[in-house]
Amino acid sequence: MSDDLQLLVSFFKALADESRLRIIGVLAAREATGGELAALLDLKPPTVTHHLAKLRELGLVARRVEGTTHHYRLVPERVEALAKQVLSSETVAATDATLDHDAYAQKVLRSFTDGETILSIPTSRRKRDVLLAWLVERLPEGEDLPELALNALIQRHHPDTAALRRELVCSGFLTRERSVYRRAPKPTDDPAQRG
Amino acid sequence: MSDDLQLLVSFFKALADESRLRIIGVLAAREATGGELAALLDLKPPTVTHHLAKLRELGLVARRVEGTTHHYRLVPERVEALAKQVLSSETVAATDATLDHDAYAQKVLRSFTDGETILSIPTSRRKRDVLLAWLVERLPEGEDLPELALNALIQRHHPDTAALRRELVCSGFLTRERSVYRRAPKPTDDPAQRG
DNA sequence: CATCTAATTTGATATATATTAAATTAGACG
DNA sequence: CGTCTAATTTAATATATATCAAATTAGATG
Repeated sequence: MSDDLQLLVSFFKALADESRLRIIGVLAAREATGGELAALLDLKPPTVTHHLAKLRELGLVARRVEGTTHHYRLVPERVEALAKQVLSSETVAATDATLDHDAYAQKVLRSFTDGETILSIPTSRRKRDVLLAWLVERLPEGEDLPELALNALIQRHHPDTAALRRELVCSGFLTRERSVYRRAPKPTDDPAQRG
Repeated sequence: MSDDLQLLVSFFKALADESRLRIIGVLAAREATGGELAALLDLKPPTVTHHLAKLRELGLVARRVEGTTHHYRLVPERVEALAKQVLSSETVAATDATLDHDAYAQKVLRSFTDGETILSIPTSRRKRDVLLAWLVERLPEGEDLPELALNALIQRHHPDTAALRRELVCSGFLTRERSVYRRAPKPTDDPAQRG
């Protein structure tokens, strides 16, 4: 997992607890000792220690020790810095390094091919499209392909040449003019474009 | 718990999970179906459903059903609205309705008085101060108090008048000039002021 | 209608963590 | 030093929830 994503998760986890939010609420107004927080929030001291440890881990809260008494205060700069960082990441994306945009296609191809030949043709439109996109990549680009030549090429991957040829045209991967076939130009990488 | 605080907790909980953040990461770029998300994030469909349900609960994600296929998309307005609301509350305060700022004092007083008489005098400086503040409230304000009169008043609450009188002066609750005592003006409500 | 697919629901399991009692640490004070 | 206090650490428990297999639902398709 990316460090960025990890930080995001930690930040949200730190704030995803009622007791900790209430502690922050108190500390936003003023410094307080552990005992005060316990009394104010009606929690036992160990509970307060536990939560303060989590908040200190992220640097959201700082401690000043004075004898046996520990004074806690919010670190507003840190809160603000994290909040800012989070807002910039949030909608934009933990996306980048984290995921493989072709994972779905790869998964489909692993199920329906052995890398070279087609084991079976998926019934599902979505999966079939993945397979056809894979197949068309194995045909020469920019060449006129008479039906017999095309059949021979498809035959290398699957015996049912007629069905696959029809599907390739139907789904827009091939064009046909006067019984001569040709690879269609790719529209876009965005799968949302093909319905 | 206040609704405001409850919403805050829900919001942070919704985002305090790696899988959900990654889902949001994908949906920030484009719409996706459940199966795609499962393949992209390497999770099983039930897991994806589970997380999407949580995100939809808060309105962060919306669903469009098309046959047996469910398309999910982020609701950026909702994300932004919540983020804005959260930032305004965050440092400022879940404080208000949630806590009783006198809780600590009340707790101390319940332990060391029966409401009128002092059961015992706390050794702890902090607690003793709470008790002395309570005691001084029971003395007349703006009056000169000769030592004997003061003793009589203190006597109503505890027999050890000498000790309490000394503490009241020492902690600044009373002033003494030429053996005549008087309530000191309150400095501030902030307990941090007295140390 | 039988079948296939996408998604959800259900049920089970495992992990995380909030809470607190009990024990421990460490400073203050006489 | 012994005691008192504030806080922490430890250990135990309870609750929440992330995950996924199995069963179920509902639409599409032949």
